[in-house]
Amino acid sequence: MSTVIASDFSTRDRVAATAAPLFAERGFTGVSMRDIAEAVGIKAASLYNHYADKEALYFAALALVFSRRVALVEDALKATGTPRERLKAMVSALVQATAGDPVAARLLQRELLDGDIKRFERLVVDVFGRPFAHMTALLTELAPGGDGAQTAAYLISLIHGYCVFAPIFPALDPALTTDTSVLADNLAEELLGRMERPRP
Amino acid sequence: MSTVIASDFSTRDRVAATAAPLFAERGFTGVSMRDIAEAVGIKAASLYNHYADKEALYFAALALVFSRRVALVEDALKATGTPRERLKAMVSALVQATAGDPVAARLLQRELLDGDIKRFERLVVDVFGRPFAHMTALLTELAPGGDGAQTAAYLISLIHGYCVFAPIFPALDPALTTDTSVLADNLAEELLGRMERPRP
DNA sequence: GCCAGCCTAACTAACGTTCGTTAGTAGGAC
DNA sequence: GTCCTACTAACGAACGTTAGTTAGGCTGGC
Repeated sequence: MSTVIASDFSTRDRVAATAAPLFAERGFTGVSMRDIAEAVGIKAASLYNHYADKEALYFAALALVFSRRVALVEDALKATGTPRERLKAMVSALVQATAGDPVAARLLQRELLDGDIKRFERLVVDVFGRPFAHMTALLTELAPGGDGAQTAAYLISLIHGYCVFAPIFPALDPALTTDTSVLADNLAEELLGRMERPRP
Repeated sequence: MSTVIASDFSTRDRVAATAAPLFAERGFTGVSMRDIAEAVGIKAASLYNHYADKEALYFAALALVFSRRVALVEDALKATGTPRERLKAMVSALVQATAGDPVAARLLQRELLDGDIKRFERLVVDVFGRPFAHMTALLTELAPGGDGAQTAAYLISLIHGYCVFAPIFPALDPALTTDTSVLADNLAEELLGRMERPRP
């Protein structure tokens, strides 16, 4: 079937794009169809002209946001230069993709909490599989002795975890950095320092 | 009929203890008073004999779970021995408190996502402030040149992030460890290695 | 004149919560 | 021992509200 009409296309996407930050902020059950409709500027019933039900709308929002995020990271992984430069570019892109896109980060977080794990695994493999493999390859290349995949997993965990905790860190210690570029620099330096001194 | 006696003051606590894993699993809006009541074995209306409203019940569940978690970490921080042993004990306790108590980890995560940040900051300072200060002190003692608080923040972020991602890591790479004791060992070794070779 | 896309209106189900009531229990006064 | 009272914690029924969803009618560009 050929895709039909352009005008249909645009409202449909506008609905998903409008819904995404709402879902990110309040979660699936925390956002009503009426909330979304109001934000878009139409009535709730009209949403059903574009999506079969609330779940379909939710998945469309997820897909939209995650594909944007993946594109960002993939671009950075294509960077060329010295290994040092490539690693720094990758870490910054990852930090940027997490800290700079709170909607994506929160949706990911919520899916990790709420989602049916089997269904979500599929999404993760499809969407995050390739960037993860690229990261693993780069890290393995830089430190042939180490476990690139494991390091990548730690890296992702740390960045994501830090961005989640970021809002409350100042309350624990005002000196803690909330500047994400500092975070990126610290992590890149740390990784480089570790790799230049391979451990037994 | 001696069962009646036990119910007198314990029902209130039983309600909070039963509700906690439900809130952890499905979130505040995802759990109804009827769900909780059914899990406890009473009717929804009866819950109001013990808690003013749903929010009060939710806070009671939070307090119950978090206090348990803090006690665990605080105990480990009292450990004595060589600095090396104390650091390992601390890291394991932190990993254990996160990976071994998914209810606490998920509730924390949900509060970070959903909660009113001002209100939550208060809770964090009251509940997590002391263990965090102890961790900072230990890390500063072990590496006088470094920033103990920043390292503690990274450590907490990594552990929490890893435990959140743990269910889906195997889908990305089957070799990734989901064994939390391995995680604890890796982190402790990494920190020790870094501290024994102070960076410029 | 067609039809996609919006609308109003309505539906059922579920929500948190309140109400009046009831069974069981503990403690005095007689 | 037996009333009387006060209290607790459970209950079923119902409240008003909001949820997701559906049916059917209006409108404007093709």
